[in-house]
Amino acid sequence: MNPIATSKPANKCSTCVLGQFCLPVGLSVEEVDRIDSLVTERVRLKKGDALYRQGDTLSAVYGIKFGSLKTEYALPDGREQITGFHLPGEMLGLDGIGNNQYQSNAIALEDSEACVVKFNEFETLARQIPSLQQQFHRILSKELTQDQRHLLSLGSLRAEERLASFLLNFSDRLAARGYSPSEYHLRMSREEIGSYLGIQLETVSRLFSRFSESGLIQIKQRHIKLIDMNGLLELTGKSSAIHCAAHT
Amino acid sequence: MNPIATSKPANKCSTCVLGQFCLPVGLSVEEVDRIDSLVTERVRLKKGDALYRQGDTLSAVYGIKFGSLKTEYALPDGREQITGFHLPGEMLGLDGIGNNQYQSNAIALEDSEACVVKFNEFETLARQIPSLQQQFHRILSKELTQDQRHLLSLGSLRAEERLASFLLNFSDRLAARGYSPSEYHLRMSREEIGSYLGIQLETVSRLFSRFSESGLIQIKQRHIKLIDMNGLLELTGKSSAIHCAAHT
DNA sequence: CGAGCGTTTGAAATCGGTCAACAGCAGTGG
DNA sequence: CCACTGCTGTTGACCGATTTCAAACGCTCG
Repeated sequence: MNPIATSKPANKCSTCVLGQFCLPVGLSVEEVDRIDSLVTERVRLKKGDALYRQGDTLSAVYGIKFGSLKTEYALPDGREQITGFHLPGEMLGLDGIGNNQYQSNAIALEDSEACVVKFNEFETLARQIPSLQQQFHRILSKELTQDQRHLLSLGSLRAEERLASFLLNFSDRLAARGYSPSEYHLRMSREEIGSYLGIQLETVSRLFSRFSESGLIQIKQRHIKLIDMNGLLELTGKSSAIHCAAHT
Repeated sequence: MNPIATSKPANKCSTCVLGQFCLPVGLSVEEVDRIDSLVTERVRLKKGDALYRQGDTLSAVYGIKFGSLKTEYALPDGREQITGFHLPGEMLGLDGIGNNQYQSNAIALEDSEACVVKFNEFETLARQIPSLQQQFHRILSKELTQDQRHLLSLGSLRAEERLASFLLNFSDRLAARGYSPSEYHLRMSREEIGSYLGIQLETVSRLFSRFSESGLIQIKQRHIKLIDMNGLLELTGKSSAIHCAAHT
């Protein structure tokens, strides 16, 4: 299935509730109008559709309007690593800027929509609007930080710690978007979670069962409720920070 | 030990052989001059010195002039993950742009020097010189791609595959800088390699011994010679790509 | 209602981790 | 010049977390 391009004059950045997560952070009304005129096109994706694929020539980067996507990085021998799950307001396609080709596949986990940001035009606008330029740099940098945290998880944490911090990370990001931090729907399969965390799907399943028995979570299919968020936090190695904070 | 700031009017970007890896890519003579006037300060580091530390306020990003550094990301419980080893021409400190604080420690693996790029002034210049802006975006994006490859390694490869691709990655990067791709000095300990690859130092040591017995490498202390680069490549999962390429 | 996928659970196998001893080399100071 | 000390690296033996293989279960959707 190929993505379907749509052009709705409605649905502008200026009225988008996701502006706070996306490019328009810190812009004046007049500046946001200029972004509006840049981002005229949107792409609708059905579950399983690719927003872009490894090797495609980059012409645009994307902002997620609604829905969720995964990005995955494939090895020629067929193995692949899911490098991220992405929520509304996040930017996609940034890894393609380096050599004008997307380095990963971006696949919709559910019906989704993305705003198309023509990259050439965007760069031009970013030179004219300092706070847009700065916001873009911040976005790229935060992406790096996110990846580094992910590296820490894969390199230094045990399976149960990885899963716990995964659940809490999702909780934070959903909360920031106004959803419940303690109860949400996982849009990805156990296998996809496992790929993201560098463990097998069976291990993910076993850990969910274990967490559930320990009273940390309730899980039914892909619907999850975090019961004891402090308990989960203690598993992640971040607990000592909280502990310190509580004592100061 | 704290880094020592130096200010040498010599040693300009315009004459730096690393320009091809660094910011000045694709700039005119006149444009490089403007970078020269921006990058007036350099920092000398002795082995073990920190260029910056997690939590320091960001005022500059850095270009490595000579030497090598590691970046590491720490958990409050003391565990830490080395997220990268960095060679001359590469930029450091980019992860601090997101919220104006460096997210990692950057530590010199040997006596090194870094060029200081005041970030505010740099952003201003980048708005005025399109190809500088574009080069900076490319650098950030390639950093993302590098991290994604690292994630693939930690998430999907077995220990021996990780080490093999680590050795080949270094080989490539050294070759690009004019050094021998098949023989080089490892500036980091077995423990640091292990941290980077998400395995224990004993495993690194055993694998070096195994590779050596198999005739893939020769290693004495930290001096390594890659004997059978194809053999190493076959371990990484990338072999099939080469194979395909050879048949087309 | 049946097919097919996703998920759970069990049992066996294994890769890599942990613990421990030792070797090698570098720097220090007598 | 040679102990002495300490750090880094190597190697062995054992252990255990996670993987692998296998079977059964239960949604979901045609």
